[in-house]
Parts: sequence; structure tokens; C-alpha cells
Amino acid sequence: MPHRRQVRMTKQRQIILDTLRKTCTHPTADELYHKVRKTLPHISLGTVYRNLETLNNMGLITRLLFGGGQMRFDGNIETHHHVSCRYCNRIEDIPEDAVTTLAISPDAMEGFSMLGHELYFVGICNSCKEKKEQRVEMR
Amino acid sequence: MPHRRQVRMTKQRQIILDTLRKTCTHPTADELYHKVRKTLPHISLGTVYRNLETLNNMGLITRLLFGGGQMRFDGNIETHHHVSCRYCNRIEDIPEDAVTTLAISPDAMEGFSMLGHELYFVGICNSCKEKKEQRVEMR
DNA sequence: GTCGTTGCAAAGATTTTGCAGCGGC
DNA sequence: GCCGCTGCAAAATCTTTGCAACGAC
Repeated sequence: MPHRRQVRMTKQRQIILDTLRKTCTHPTADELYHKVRKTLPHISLGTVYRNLETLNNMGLITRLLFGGGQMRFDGNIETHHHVSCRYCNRIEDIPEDAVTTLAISPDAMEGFSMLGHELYFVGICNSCKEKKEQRVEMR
Repeated sequence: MPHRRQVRMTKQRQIILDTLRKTCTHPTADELYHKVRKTLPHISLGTVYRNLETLNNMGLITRLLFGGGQMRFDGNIETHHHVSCRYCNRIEDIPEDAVTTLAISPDAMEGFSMLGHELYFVGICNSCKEKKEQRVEMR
């Protein structure tokens, strides 16, 4: 009989969770590490990574899938959607009621048990758009 | 007056594009590198990365945003959606007509110029589900 | 012939891991 | 007191880059 190992709430884990919940910029592990260091100056980056993994498995946070190659995290676990800038990879929330209808054929995903979905809009943010207009080379 | 530099179609670039188009598994750069090496044994991984970047900028391929931390690429640039397994990160296509309605409030994304959207469903594939049932520790 | 591209190898960036001591429960 | 967790540092993984030779146009 397998059993799930106990998970302890350490000071580090609690502060990582609190800090992520107060941060609405969908930070990378490293960005969050620097924020947490203001409260816990001796915490290590490895601990931040390990806790983000654990908290994600516990369902207390979400690992975003849109980091431009880098992982990003979200302390808001309510269903919501995101816009992302193709150039600077900034990620912002979309109000929940902006997406009015989303109907999915139920047998479309046979072979998978669904856990949820994420909808990403890709665009150019105004700041990058201005830069782009100044120099074509950016692409 | 800035001008866009000329882009050449080299043998390497063409074969990378052809190989990606024939691959429906949304490969990582490294997976594609090993496939391309069957045709071009001396190609380097750096060349594969550089060309994937270039082809993405040319709009001939798509960089997927769902790689579990690693970048994945798709030779199919038609609008379509994906299912991904949370555990093995496998990505599969969803038939285009499976998502019947998707209505977005137009002013929801002010501050961004929209380029497109991607819809990801997250689930557990049958193979990982079986493994998970055998040993709870998986997570 | 020009200049974008390649292979190679080294560097850079990001994430994971081994380990001995620490500290929740 | 047990055993999960931490800090540290090293390792592993993934991606980018400098450079001289090459090759598309």
C-alpha cells in the first residue's frame, strides 16, 4: 500500500507562497527568488525551485506554460487567461468575463483525462510596438 | 531608412523546415537535431537553434509555448490547438472544429496589439495515468 | 565578390541534485 | 526523534554566441 509522504509547511515555503500571491507579474523562479530574499536573505535559489515544484503539485500555485522558454508561476489558481507580448514575454491577466464562450467537443481529446485548459493570447505590447516602429530590425 | 537583411535558403535551413513539417510530435530543438542528422550528419545543434529562430521569425513555423520549460516547435502554422500531458509533456493536436465557439471581448486586451491566440488543454495521457495508478509517489 | 550562414567549441542561462546539518510536527 | 527540508555548491540541461571558413545569390 503506497502512501503519500507528509508535506511540511516551513517558513521558507510559506513565504514563497505569500510572496507569489502578492506578485501579479507572473514571475520567473529567479525573479521570485530575489523578492523572497528581501524577507529571507539566506534562502537559496534551489529552495525556491524545490518549493515551486512542491506548491504546484499541491495545487496551491500554477506553473504557467508561456514563459518563452523559461518557467513562470502564478499564485492565482482561479481559472483565468493571459495575454503575452511576443517580444518582451510580459504576461498579463485577462478579466475572467472577457472570454464569453468556449465550447469544446467532448470526445476531441480521447486518450487524455482533462485537468484544465489555458488560453493564451499573443500580441505586441504598446511599449514594444513603439520600439519596433523605430527600428525594423527587431522583427 | 532601415532595411530588412536578405534571408538565404541554405540546404540546412530547407532540410530543417522539411523535417519539422514531416514531424507531427512537436519536437524540441534537440529532438529535431537528431532527426536532421540522419540527412545532414555534420549539422550542429547551434545551426538548428539559429534556424528555428529564423524560421519562426519568417512565420514559416511556430514556436510552441507549452514545453514544460523547454521550447517546442510546430511545422503546422494553420490555427489549431493542443492537448498536453502534465506528466510526460507530450503534445498532441486537437482537430480544428473541436473548439466550436470562442468569443472574446475586444477591449479586454487594451495595451496589446493581438497577433493570435493559443489554447492549451492540460490532462493526463492514458499511459501516464496507468503509471500513476500503480505508484502514488509519481506526482 | 559580398555578406549571410555554418560547424565547432566555449560561454551563458536555467534548472536539478547530493549532502550534511537543521527544524517541523 | 523521525524524516522532510534547507543552504550550499556542483552538476546537468538547455540555449546562445564568437569566429574563421564556406557558400547562396
